[in-house]
Amino acid sequence: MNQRSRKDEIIQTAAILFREKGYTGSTMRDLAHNVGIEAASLYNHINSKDELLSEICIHIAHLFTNEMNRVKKLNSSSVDKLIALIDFHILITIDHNDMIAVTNQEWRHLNDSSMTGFIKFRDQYEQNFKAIVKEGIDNGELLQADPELVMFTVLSSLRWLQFWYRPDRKLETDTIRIQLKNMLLKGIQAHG
Amino acid sequence: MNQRSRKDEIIQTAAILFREKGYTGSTMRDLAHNVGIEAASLYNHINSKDELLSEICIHIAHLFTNEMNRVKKLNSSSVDKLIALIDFHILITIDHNDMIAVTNQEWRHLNDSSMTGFIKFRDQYEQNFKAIVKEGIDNGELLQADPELVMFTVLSSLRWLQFWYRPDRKLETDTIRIQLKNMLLKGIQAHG
DNA sequence: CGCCAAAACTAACAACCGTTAGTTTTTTAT
DNA sequence: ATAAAAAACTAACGGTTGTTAGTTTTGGCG
Repeated sequence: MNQRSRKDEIIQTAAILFREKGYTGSTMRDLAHNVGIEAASLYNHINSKDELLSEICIHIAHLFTNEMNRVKKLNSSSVDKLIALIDFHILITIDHNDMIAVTNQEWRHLNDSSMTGFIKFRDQYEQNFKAIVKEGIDNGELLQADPELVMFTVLSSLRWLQFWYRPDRKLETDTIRIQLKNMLLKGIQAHG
Repeated sequence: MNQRSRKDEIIQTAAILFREKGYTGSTMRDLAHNVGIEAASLYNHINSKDELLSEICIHIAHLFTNEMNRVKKLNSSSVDKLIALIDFHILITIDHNDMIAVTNQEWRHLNDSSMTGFIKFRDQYEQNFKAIVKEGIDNGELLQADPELVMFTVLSSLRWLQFWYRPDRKLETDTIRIQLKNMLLKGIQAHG
């Protein structure tokens, strides 16, 4: 077991624990027990409890940023760009279920320096998202509305997926995706 | 200052604190300091830290249950019932901003007995909500869709209001309500 | 086999937690 | 004004927290 994969195992276990009990409600002894070692042994692999939460949130932030940069460059309609983003939210909820939940619920417990970086990421993502919505409104693809309100509504609608998803529901994913996309777009797309 | 209003002040201060630092991240000493007394003095008014969270969540649960019971008896269309519920969510987000945020984010830290009661409340609310949606689908007011998915999407969309609302935005409330209702209904209402 | 680093262990520290006990101050009612 | 009740205080308890120091065990390589 090399150091990297052991560290990854600890972070993944931490994500499951943080999700269930919250960051401040989770203890290093509890985490160590779930990994199968003593609390002090964790520090052969990580530097602090802070670091665990940071790695989780920053990792997720990077995934979203990368996807946003890809979508921005896409040569397609605003609606198709939004669909791509919605699909990515669904995909990442399935592939990184616990980390997404932790990021959404526990990011405000990040230490100061990580918090600053995380908020910068998030603001940029939201700004890009709004820009796509605005572009769609301006060219008539989307109904007239406040871009920020549209963004918040769409992103919030996608957030409940983290509660819905369980591994045994992987097969229902396609049905959910189609219904969810329809619901969101029929609400914001012109001449729906 | 009689006992009731002092206790209410403590609970309200706790709501603000729990919202900012989370339930497990908040300390009784911190709470006491915000109230302006010593930690031990809190126990002249409350029985435990547990109780604070319970009172907040149960209070909010009661408000929603009461409104749901009122709406159920309404002699109006399914869409109008949904609009009434949406308006209530907006109203309560404004009037009980911190308590709503705490209930949404910290309910899973309730002790076992309060948790049981809270989940019962919530399940009942969701069941009633779904029934109204199903009724609307069956009588053609709403587009064909899975009632649970519709419910989750609507309720999640309303949740971001807790982040948007600040006292200085009270005047924008009407604009938000109209736009939000339009967005949600145009997405689920037939022949929108 | 023997070496060395990685990774586990035990033990403990200093700080902080919710809460209680016992006492003093403040408020209320007669 | 005074007695009773309410609400504040100081001090401390037993337990838990993240983390460190120092030691032992494990596993891969010559």
